Amino acid sequence: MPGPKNPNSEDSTPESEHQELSGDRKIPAAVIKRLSLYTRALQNLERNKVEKVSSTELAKELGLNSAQVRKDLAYFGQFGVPGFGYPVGELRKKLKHILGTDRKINVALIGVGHLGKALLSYGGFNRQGFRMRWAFDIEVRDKTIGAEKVPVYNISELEQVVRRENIELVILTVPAEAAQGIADRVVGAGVSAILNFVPKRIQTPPHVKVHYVDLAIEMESLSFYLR
Amino acid sequence: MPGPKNPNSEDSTPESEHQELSGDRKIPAAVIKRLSLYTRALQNLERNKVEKVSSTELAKELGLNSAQVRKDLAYFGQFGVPGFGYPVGELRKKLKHILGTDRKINVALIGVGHLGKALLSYGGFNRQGFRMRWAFDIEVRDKTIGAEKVPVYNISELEQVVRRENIELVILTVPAEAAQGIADRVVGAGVSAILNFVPKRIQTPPHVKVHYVDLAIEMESLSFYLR
DNA sequence: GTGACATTGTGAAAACGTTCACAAGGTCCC
DNA sequence: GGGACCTTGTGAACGTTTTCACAATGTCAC
Ligand SMILES: NC(=O)c1ccc[n+]([C@@H]2O[C@H](COP(=O)([O-])OP(=O)(O)OC[C@H]3O[C@@H](n4cnc5c(N)ncnc54)[C@H](O)[C@@H]3O)[C@@H](O)[C@H]2O)c1
Ligand SMILES: NC(=O)c1ccc[n+]([C@@H]2O[C@H](COP(=O)([O-])OP(=O)(O)OC[C@H]3O[C@@H](n4cnc5c(N)ncnc54)[C@H](O)[C@@H]3O)[C@@H](O)[C@H]2O)c1
Repeated sequence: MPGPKNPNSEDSTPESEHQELSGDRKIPAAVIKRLSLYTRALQNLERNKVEKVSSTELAKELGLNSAQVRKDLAYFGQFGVPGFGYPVGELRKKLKHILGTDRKINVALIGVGHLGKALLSYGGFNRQGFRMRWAFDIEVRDKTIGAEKVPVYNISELEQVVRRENIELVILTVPAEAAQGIADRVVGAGVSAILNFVPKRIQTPPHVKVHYVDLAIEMESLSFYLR
Repeated sequence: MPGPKNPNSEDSTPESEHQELSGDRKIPAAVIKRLSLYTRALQNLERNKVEKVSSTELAKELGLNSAQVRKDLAYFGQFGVPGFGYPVGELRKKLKHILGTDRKINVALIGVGHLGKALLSYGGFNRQGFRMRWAFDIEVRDKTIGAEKVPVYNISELEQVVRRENIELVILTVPAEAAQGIADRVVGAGVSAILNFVPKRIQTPPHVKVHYVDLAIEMESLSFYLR
């Protein structure tokens, strides 16, 4: 048989009780973040025409322990081949499917200030499974932003556009005072994932997932280690 | 005696064995990050003329457990007063001292692109204990950036300026290919703290602390939770 | 084919971080 | 000044995450 055995063609184990994507027992949040890290590393390998990779190699590249890499992947199935490693392209595809970035997710950014403009001008997200094509501000200074000409809507149109365009994820880059109010509105319009750059904790219902990017905290905690 | 007892005026306990800042046993990184969170919450309270706060109140504001707040603070000494809580202004000052943000830390940003410009234009850092007044790029398109007119130097001047201006912390916003090379250079010039926005792990000697801000990973891991 | 080799997947152990629960100790009203 | 009340600081319990270590399993060269 040529090439490594594809661990998922046919069924290998009698009872295929791997919980796939549905039925997942609780996956630690840290595992999910590393999944995303693995995906990126695999993408780089693929670009360099590397076809297999071992947990040890992946771990080294990312500064992790190889057992951790194996354990993380084992949450989702048996992707590796003993004595061989992991097939790069295949694993990448599977991880993207698990993360849900093999489909396009519609993203809106709210608060087109300094930071908001920088994020809108960044092509990276659109390449990576996101469609970041809507921006909102309380004051529309430019009709569109960046080379991709993302239109800027008045914040009064928020709910309407979010519903119409099926926006699932929102990036918040508004002033601190506005954050909670905007969060309430987007959640009301059906959004259940928020990436919050505002240095203020927002209250949301349990089904809404909020990730914080807090630059001040990163800086200050670095300061601590300067002796 | 009017006002709450200041737990640090004179010595209260027979043996003042609190390890203060020096002699610190290992403090978990997560504790340091929360310290920074506490500082910000205390600043807000102070602005509103609140003079005392309990661990329960702080915890609620930040979405934490009150025992955790107390335990975090207890790493650094006895700041609270039983039956009263913590004196806001005083605790804020002490935490800033512990974090090292009660002095100004010189910060340089390298890679004046979309993201770099946004960060340079953000006044927040300069208000918070940092002096972010140096920028570097391989190609100097503007002499200065933002309202604060941060000068942009050619990257060839990196080592010279870092040494001369005693720059201690560097923010990296260059393309992925350039990150390791630049990291090597700034470390060689004496920098020991790096905030890396580049989605690529960099290798540094053990005394150098690197924090990563990885926006793609935040987005992708949010995607996972969209069912 | 066969056997030496490589690497996985995973229980068990270790390390780490969070929460509980309560004695100790200050507050502050009467 | 006294006593009811609050809130701290912290051991111990608990839960989570990481690392170790190795049997199981597939590879690959001959
Ligand atoms: N710029 C940075 O580098 C940086 C760094 C760390 C944190 N942040 C945080 O990110 C947020 C934005 O920062 P910034 O520097 O881009 O600020 P900014 O003032 O440049 O941008 C804020 C934008 O939000 C808009 N806005 C205000 N109220 C609004 C509302 N109710 N609805 C919609 N839009 C509204 C404003 O018109 C403005 O365009 C702030 O909370 C800031 O603390 C920024
Ligand atoms: N813009 C974003 O929103 C965003 C989001 C996530 C990650 N990032 C990451 O941040 C980094 C910067 O992103 P960007 O969008 O600002 O890119 P950009 O291309 O706009 O900016 C990069 C800047 O670095 C400069 N540069 C290139 N090589 C250099 C060198 N050797 N020394 C000094 N300067 C050099 C370039 O001249 C340019 O000005 C990238 O690694 C990107 O992946 C950016």
